[in-house]
Amino acid sequence: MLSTHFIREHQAVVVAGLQKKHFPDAETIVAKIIEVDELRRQTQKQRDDKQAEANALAKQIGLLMKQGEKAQAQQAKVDAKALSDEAKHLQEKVANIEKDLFQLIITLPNLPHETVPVGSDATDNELIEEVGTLPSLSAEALPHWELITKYDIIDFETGSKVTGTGFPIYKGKGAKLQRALINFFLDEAARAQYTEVQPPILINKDSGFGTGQLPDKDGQMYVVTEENFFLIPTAEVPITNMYRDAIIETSELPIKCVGYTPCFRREAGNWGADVRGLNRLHQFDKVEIVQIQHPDKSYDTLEEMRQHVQQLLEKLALPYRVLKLCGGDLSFTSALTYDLEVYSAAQQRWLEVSSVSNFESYQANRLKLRYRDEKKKTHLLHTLNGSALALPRILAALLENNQTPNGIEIPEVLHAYTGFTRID
RNA sequence: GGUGAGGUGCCUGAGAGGCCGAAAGGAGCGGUUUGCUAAACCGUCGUACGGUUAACCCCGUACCGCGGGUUCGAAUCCCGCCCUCACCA
Repeated sequence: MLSTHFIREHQAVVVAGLQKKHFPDAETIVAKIIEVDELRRQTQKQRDDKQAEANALAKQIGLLMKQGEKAQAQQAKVDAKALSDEAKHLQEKVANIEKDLFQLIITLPNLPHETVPVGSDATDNELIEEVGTLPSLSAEALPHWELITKYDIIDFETGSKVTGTGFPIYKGKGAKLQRALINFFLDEAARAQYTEVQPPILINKDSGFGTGQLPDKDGQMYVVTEENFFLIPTAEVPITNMYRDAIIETSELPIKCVGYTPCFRREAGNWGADVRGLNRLHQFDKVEIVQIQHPDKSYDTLEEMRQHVQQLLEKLALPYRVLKLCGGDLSFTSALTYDLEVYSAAQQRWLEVSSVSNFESYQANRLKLRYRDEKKKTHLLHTLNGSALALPRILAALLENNQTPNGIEIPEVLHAYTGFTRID
């Protein structure tokens, strides 16, 4: 979330940023926040002063008692009681105002970086680069949802019997290929100095809030009601939350973690066109890279992370393009996001396989994740993450683009991981 | 799930209604000194919000797992919850 300080001091910048993100009524809400914050400070001052009086008198009473001035002490007690009641009343007022202020502030999304293109939806995203040549397939080429049945490597129907729609079962070479991709992605991240972690895949409310899934995307997560846990929609949540409420020494930056986890998404309301086969699932596998970085360096880090993901796609020989999301398409918490899309030849469309984002201090402020500068003052850090990579659509593209009359050719980098070179 | 012990600053750990934002030691940081690695000594050493300030300083308030309560006054007493450890199941 945005910090009150920042909103107070950069009102115009905040309003402009929110408008670029197509946030409605930006001006009104920001004005309201500043007004409530003003009230909060006033009331806190009153509370603090009153409490200071009460504390001073309480100290007096202690001394009077020691000196045996019982009568005086009794009188002071009556006065102290009145002061402390007033302070308590003011404290309640402060608490309520803070609650109001908090409710207002968490409705605000992050501000877009200055280089984010203006625009309202995906059609306004800026094409940064396009790499590789689009394969031309024969007329008999099949989409992946037919290939998986033909070679019996992914079974949606049995998965639907076991759980429900969108929970496929990977079998035989299909399962091995999944495992190969995961290991390949993890090994590549390790080479890039990421520390591998295996986090829990259930998280609590505080973690959901920390990275911004709660309360914004409440309905998109599966809930374990008995324990009040949520199934993670991405490893970003548990990994970033490892550093909730922490002050990191500058010498330890950047923190780089990678984790493989299954991801769970209800996708409520997202089940429209173009979601056949592996294009949209309720459970899928993903390798996620996360970095925590000094604010001065976070945009260099963002580029570095993007390069890391691009290099994975190149090693897999998949044609892809990079988009910089426009204001209207940017997620709630992100300041700048690159989407990487792989071309699926049989579907003749681009599939999003990775999102690499800089959240600047938006998550860090919720997480209370800070560093100390040379003067020992604390400041918020920047958090970043990216999929490196999400499996299903990579798999879809691999199957479709690499199909031949003799079967599906496995990219060379994976041979050592799969133990086979072709699915037939 | 049950019983017992416990949760205090970066770490170890004392404090058991006012003298406590909190002893002591260690680590860290700054300095002095001794002809190396190292040791000794001195100083410093939490966070958040608010006030004040150009800034530093300074001042106020809150925080001893979390949330309530008792009291003029709570790390300390009471209640609820969470977590850790040990044993039992």
